[in-house]
Amino acid sequence: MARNFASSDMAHGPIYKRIKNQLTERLASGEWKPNEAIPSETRLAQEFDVSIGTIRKAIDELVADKILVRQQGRGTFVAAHTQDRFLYHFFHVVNEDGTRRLPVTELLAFRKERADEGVARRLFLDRGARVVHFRNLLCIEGAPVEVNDVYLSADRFADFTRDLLANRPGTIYQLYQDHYGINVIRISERIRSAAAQHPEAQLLGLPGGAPVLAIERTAFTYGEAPVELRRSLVNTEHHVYLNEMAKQV
Amino acid sequence: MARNFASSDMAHGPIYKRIKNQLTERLASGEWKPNEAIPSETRLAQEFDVSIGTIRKAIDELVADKILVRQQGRGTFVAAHTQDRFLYHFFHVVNEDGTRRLPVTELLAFRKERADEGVARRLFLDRGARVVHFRNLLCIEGAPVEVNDVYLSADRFADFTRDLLANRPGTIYQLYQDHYGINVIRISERIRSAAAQHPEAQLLGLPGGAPVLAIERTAFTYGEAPVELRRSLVNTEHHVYLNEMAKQV
DNA sequence: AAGTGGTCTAGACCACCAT
DNA sequence: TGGTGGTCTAGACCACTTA
Repeated sequence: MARNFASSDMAHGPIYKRIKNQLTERLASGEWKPNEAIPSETRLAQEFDVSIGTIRKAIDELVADKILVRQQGRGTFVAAHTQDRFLYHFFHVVNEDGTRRLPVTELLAFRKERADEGVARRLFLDRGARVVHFRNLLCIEGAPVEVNDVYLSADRFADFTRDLLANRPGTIYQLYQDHYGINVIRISERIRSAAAQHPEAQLLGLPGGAPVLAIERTAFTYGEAPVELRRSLVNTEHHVYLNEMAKQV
Repeated sequence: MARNFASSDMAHGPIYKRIKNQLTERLASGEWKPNEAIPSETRLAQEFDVSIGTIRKAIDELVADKILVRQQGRGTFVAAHTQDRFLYHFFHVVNEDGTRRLPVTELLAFRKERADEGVARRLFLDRGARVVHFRNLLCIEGAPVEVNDVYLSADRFADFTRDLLANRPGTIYQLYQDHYGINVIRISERIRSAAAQHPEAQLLGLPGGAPVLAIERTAFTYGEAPVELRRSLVNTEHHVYLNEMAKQV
């Protein structure tokens, strides 16, 4: 013992950073699934042959990233999405007065197709790769507010069926998590204003040419790997897209 | 010397939490000003009579909260808003391809007036209260992209002049910080889609009725006190509003 | 060279949970 | 009772900045 080295004994960077990366990789590989416990700090310290303090520092950062959750006396677990923790997290469309209501989803279309240029680029796929594509209509208190076109890699989401989508209990991201062990941890949205056209305008109960929000969202899992592309049109006549930010990162 | 207590020797909660609170209070009292160094970890450890590791843990959290900034070899400093650290934080309009460019601001109008219903509600003022109102045009690479109408309480921002605004070096929030000691720490934005009308459409180089983003932003300081109301119209023909969210809170 | 933050260790005891 | 995470210590050496 008493190795007392500060920076490394291989590769580069601090040990705890490399341990963090290795843990992230094992998370991404599916070795530990959402809501499962990872090995105890003591065991990891033995496995990596470092002090417990170093393991704790690696885990500290993963906890800060909301990738792991500690529970004193029980263990450290893989963070998972729940209805509450999730829906209101990445779903930002609320009533005009700021109150939140649960949206009701209606599946309008479902098919497998080939990725065009735009879809392929966002999902890091080759053009022409097989993708699952479905369209949703979201209504809040009976009023249509959002049309979603969702694209997934057919490879990654093998055996993805219309039934799976229709009969799920929770959010779509819970479906990815529970059926495919894919945990969405980051989202990037690009928002523009557009004029609604024929079919979508009607779905949203708007006249042709009415202004709507056009949102292109990419969802990522561990290691910045894209999971889902979603293109949404939002009717903001009686709803708003609410974005709150604290001084952070 | 080996006191080895875990929770406390007075009050409640872990020592590092109480040290964090005390440091925060001394920060708030103005004992250390933005960009000044706080005492070294060694000195603080002596002062509080705890191990350096405990001080580090307290400072770790303040750094995570972006209240302090560490610089190896130099010291630990009180975080301040700077051009970089700030502008790109609450300013989300970027080029179509995702690249960020510094916007150029042009002051179009400046006057003091009475708060109408909407302004008063957002700023927690009485209707008719005196407010500062100014209008900005933001251009990115020469192209007009955003018109801002900004409202401030004339009471809180006493002696706020056109010159102050025109001759400031950094961002507007730096101005609030440096001249009024008001630190914006949270922002809430309500985004809708709208059709641009006469004067604003022209300013943005758009035909009347063109779809634009209409953003109503409220900026808050400590204690959820509203500081500024800003109404923006954004031309998204060649720019997008980029919103990135990690799994958080 | 002196001082600062950055990393790491080895071991102590506490608080909490399951059994 | 045994295992887990939570806090704290005392001291080592590294990396960086300043003078």
